[in-house]
Amino acid sequence: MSRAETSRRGSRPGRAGIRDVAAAAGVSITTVSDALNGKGRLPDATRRHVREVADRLGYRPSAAARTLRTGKSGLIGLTVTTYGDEPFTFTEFAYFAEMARAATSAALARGYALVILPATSRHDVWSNVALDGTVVIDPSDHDPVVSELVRQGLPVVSDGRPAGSLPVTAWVDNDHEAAVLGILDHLADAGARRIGLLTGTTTDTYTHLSTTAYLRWCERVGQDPVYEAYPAHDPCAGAVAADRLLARPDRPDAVYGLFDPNGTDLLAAARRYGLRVPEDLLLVCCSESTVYASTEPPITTLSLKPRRIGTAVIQVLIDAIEGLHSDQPVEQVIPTELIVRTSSQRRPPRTTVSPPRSPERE
Amino acid sequence: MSRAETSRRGSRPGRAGIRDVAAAAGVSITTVSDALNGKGRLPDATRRHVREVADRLGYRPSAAARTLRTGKSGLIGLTVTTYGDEPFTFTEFAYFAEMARAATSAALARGYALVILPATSRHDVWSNVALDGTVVIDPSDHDPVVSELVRQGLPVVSDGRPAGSLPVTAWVDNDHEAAVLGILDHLADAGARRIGLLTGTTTDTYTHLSTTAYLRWCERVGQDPVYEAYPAHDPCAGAVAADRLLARPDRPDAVYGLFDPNGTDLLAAARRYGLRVPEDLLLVCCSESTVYASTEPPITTLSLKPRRIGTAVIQVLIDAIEGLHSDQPVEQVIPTELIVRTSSQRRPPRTTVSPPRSPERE
DNA sequence: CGCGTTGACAGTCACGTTTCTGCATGATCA
DNA sequence: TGATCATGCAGAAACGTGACTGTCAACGCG
Repeated sequence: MSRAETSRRGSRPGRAGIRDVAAAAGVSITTVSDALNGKGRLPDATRRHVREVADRLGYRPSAAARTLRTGKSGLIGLTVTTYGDEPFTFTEFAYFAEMARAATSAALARGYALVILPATSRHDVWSNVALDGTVVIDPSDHDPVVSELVRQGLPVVSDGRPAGSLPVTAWVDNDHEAAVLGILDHLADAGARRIGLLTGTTTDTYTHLSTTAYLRWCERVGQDPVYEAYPAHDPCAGAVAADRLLARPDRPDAVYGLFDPNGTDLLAAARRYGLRVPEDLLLVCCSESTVYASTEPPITTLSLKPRRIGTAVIQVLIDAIEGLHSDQPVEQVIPTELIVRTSSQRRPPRTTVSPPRSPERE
Repeated sequence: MSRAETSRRGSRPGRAGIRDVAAAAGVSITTVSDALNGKGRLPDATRRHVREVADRLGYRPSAAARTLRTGKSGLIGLTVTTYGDEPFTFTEFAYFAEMARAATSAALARGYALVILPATSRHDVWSNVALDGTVVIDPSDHDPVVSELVRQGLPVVSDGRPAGSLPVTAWVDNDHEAAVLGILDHLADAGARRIGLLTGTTTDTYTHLSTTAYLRWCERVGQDPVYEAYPAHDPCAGAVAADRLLARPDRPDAVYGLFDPNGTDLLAAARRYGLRVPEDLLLVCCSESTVYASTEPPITTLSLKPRRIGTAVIQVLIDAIEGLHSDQPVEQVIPTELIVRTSSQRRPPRTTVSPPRSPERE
């Protein structure tokens, strides 16, 4: 009787606790826990009986209590560096969306869920959620949040090489230098004499590595660098920079744009100056968007394979969380893919009538 | 001595508990809790002292313990209906991204964080995370997850009118019927004689309401409906459907596309058939993407205002969680915005040279 | 001077699990 | 037949926090 009273005192009458299940099944709490978690040594009959009673009562174990007891929450933080007030970065939006999607999927398959946690958030929100580990996208030089997390002993895996001496557990990234060099060679092969670059003013490693690779390539082949840099988080500045690049007296006859919207911006600017693509201007931009398959003309894009990156990041992180000695290296490089379309080929492949675009799956 | 031993037994040596703070500050656990949470009656001197000691030890209260004790986790689930294996829906991608971004921001401002939880996920993942409430984007007819959550007493707010008798706590949506009617009138005003529709085969309320509004409009003005429906989650099917729509013998002279990629698909199809936009074909599509500002020609789009919706959904949900009697109605309608560009105007506004696009901020 | 009041803290229980230890009971074996 | 052992389960101790209750001194007041 006092037992029933005790169990009734619990938080919500709607939620049944493990005690209620134990009482209803006529067994002890231990037996219920063991039966539901597949532990201990119980005959199958008892196991089935307990499970059935639990189902009948609609019993759901309290995640908070389990987390408190086991120290594992099954939650992984997902952080993106922010540039303005918004918690996500504006640019590379399709990239982020794809990457987050793959990461969510991969985490889910291993029983984890993702928590969106902007880097700018106040400390109290960060400490208010129990995390088993964190994914950081493009961390800035000396991210205080990352240091704090590492100091607490949490595994942190970053998408993108950490700048400076950021003490992340592991990272996954593309070989951005090789990608840029590949594109420049591709454009040169297509007949480009002077290749321009549309780049960013931010200090992240992606922008930095890509730009220096471009500069070194220029030096090697003896071309004067022709580039415009703009704050990548401002969608308006990109259009202006594209226009400026094509308005220069030393106008390039080929351009590579580092950011997603650069393709349409450059295309619009080319039209304004009466430049035909690809006859007068070769175009490539880094993007995950499928719209470039059906622009006029279709634009060659560099895919950073965000799905592979998102998946890899999660696998490495969960391996670290669960203490598995992964045979994967803690620094993983994912290859990029150049999707060649009309905009970077002087001789259009077959016909100017583009067929309905293909699925373009991974 | 046994005290020190006890406190040392705690999980990780790196993490200090409230006991360690109490011991180091020479006060009791109660005093530490009260001092840090601003409760009880303590002199400011003690409060400051405790806070300082806590900072020095790098004390972070355990989120799990706090959640267990208070029953509040500060976590909000974010669910999207899924069509394939992937946890997000492919279509309306920019919409989802913007909406999620605004929701994250709004939740953060009130001290909550968002957990990404696909509707298809197994039950165990759902019950493994302690949620204070859930946001559901475009729930399907009889979503079992939603019913389960409501049965547990959790507040559930949906983005989009719930279909059928889904027992959500509240919902936020656009007036899709009014939006479609407005677009059709807009196109008719621009001189359209036969307006076609590119719609989806899915059963969500957005597709349903929009399509019936179109059919009723056709009936009212005495036009034969001309539409193609395709599975909206398939990016390839959209291009095919756009092509089929323009290949019909009763080819429309204006088209409204319900989904984000329809604009570029229709534009590509129009080029294949030698149709000039807007002279031979008027075009409008529903999209949040800024690429339509710099296509050739720029395409008129309908914005569903995902930022306003995401913010509203979170506000309503958190009000419900915290038991605030919101003076807002539990059913909130957010107005849409038609961004008129060249593709839906028979007389181009001023010049065919489009200036760099404007920020287009909310 | 005695009594109620108030400030400033300390002790202790409870949140709902998991898990370690331990006690019966029947089976096995020397 | 008595000692050993595996089996099936119960009890109770944590996990770290928040909140209630209790204690002790100082103080004002009749």
